[in-house]
Amino acid sequence: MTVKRRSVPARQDGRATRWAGQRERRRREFVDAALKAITEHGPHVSTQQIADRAGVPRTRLYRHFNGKADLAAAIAERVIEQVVVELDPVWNPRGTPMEMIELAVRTHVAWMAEHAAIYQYVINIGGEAGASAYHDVKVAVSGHIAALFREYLHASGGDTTAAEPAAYGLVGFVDAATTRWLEHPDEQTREELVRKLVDWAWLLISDTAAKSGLELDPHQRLPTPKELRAQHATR
Amino acid sequence: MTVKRRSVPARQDGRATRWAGQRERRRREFVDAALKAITEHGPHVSTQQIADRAGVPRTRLYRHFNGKADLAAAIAERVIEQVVVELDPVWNPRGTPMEMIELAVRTHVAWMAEHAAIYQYVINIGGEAGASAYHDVKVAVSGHIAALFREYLHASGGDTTAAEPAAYGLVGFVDAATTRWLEHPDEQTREELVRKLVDWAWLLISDTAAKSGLELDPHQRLPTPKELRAQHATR
DNA sequence: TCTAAGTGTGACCCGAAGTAACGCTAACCA
DNA sequence: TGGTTAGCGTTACTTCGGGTCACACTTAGA
Repeated sequence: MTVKRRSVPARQDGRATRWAGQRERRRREFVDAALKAITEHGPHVSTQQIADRAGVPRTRLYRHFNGKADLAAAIAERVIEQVVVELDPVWNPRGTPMEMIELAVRTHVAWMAEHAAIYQYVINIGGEAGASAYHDVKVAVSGHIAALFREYLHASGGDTTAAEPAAYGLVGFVDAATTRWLEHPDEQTREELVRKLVDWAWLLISDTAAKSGLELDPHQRLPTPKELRAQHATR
Repeated sequence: MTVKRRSVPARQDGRATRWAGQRERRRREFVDAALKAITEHGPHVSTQQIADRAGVPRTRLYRHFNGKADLAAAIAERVIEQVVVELDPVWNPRGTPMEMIELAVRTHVAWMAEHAAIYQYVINIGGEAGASAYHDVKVAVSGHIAALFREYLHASGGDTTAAEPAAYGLVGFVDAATTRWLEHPDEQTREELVRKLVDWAWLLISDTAAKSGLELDPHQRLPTPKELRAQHATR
């Protein structure tokens, strides 16, 4: 029996369309509440504490999240969104290499110092709850930096296999050094720490670039990969 | 009333002395079993799985450990013992700076590659179980390296506040870069990774040393701090 | 024969995550 | 106006892993 098929329904049931986007809205609200609960109670926050903060019964969380792991993943996504925005001048290079490095290091140290509980949640506890690797903040940030490195190494004919270890390593470096500093803040000021980290990062980046024939000036605007390719071709 | 006091009991009850050292023996056995259970079941090993491996009822564990956190601490201590032994040529400097750096990097990468579950347990899960910071393997290793850096920086009149961030940062660097490599082992060989890590570590160490007036030769035996102090005094 | 210290067994408790049924509310539709 | 749709709060319940405890047993020593 032939049924006439419409590409779209003529008119939809208002009882259904009334709730359009509700799931997404609720998930955002619960993530907002979760971030506050983590800040208030620490990274070992319970689902009960998150629900209390959201003003709903705990069982309601399971209507919008497929378990605590799903919620942890959503929290990590939110943090990634924020960090990616803050580091836009690094992904879409603007300014000098030194300015970009300084922004990246400061942003990382700031996140660790000013959002300690949230940072620890997404880096450790959230991961333990089972969030997939692609939600991991460290991996996201390191991946972005690695992509930038690879692009420049490739444009100057260098060894692109250095991109990943350098990027991941640098993020790990800043992370570990800052963790230590947060546990012993009297050893030096935050500015002194940042200064050292920036210097070391520059040292490593400039040396890696030099090895691929790319002489970077720390205080001159970073050339675009296109400019580099043109420059590399004329040798 | 005066009581005659003996410095030691004349003769001890054999029923008590029979069990001397038993608690320590049992703890070592249970840690041995735990390491095997972690290797077999992964870092999220349960106390039931550890007890099964030890061949005892689960409740027996609580007679020798003050909870899972205490067991995790004992496991971390065991790993620290082994790593500290393997890195003795670094703590008690023998050989050239390059040889020492290479040994440290290789040992770290080997631990991560060949004892993945144990490494992940002591770095993450074990920590989460509540083990005190001083049992943390990373802190232990980084602390050793920092002490070595501080000693040399001090002997050459340099800025000793660079010791901690450099040491902790370098361990974090190798850790993060190797974690990435383990997830994508086809990007380069382990040898290529190690080579890069050693080069970067040398770069950073030599630059930090140079800034404090200490010119290191990567392939000459590392001078002792005493030799450095004598050398520094004659300037 | 009694005692000391360790042992295995089994029962039980607790907290946290997760599931499900039920009745309610508000808006929409025929 | 009554029925329907979708989300909501309440309550009860299950599962799991960590942790505690009492009891009987074993072995050696006094």
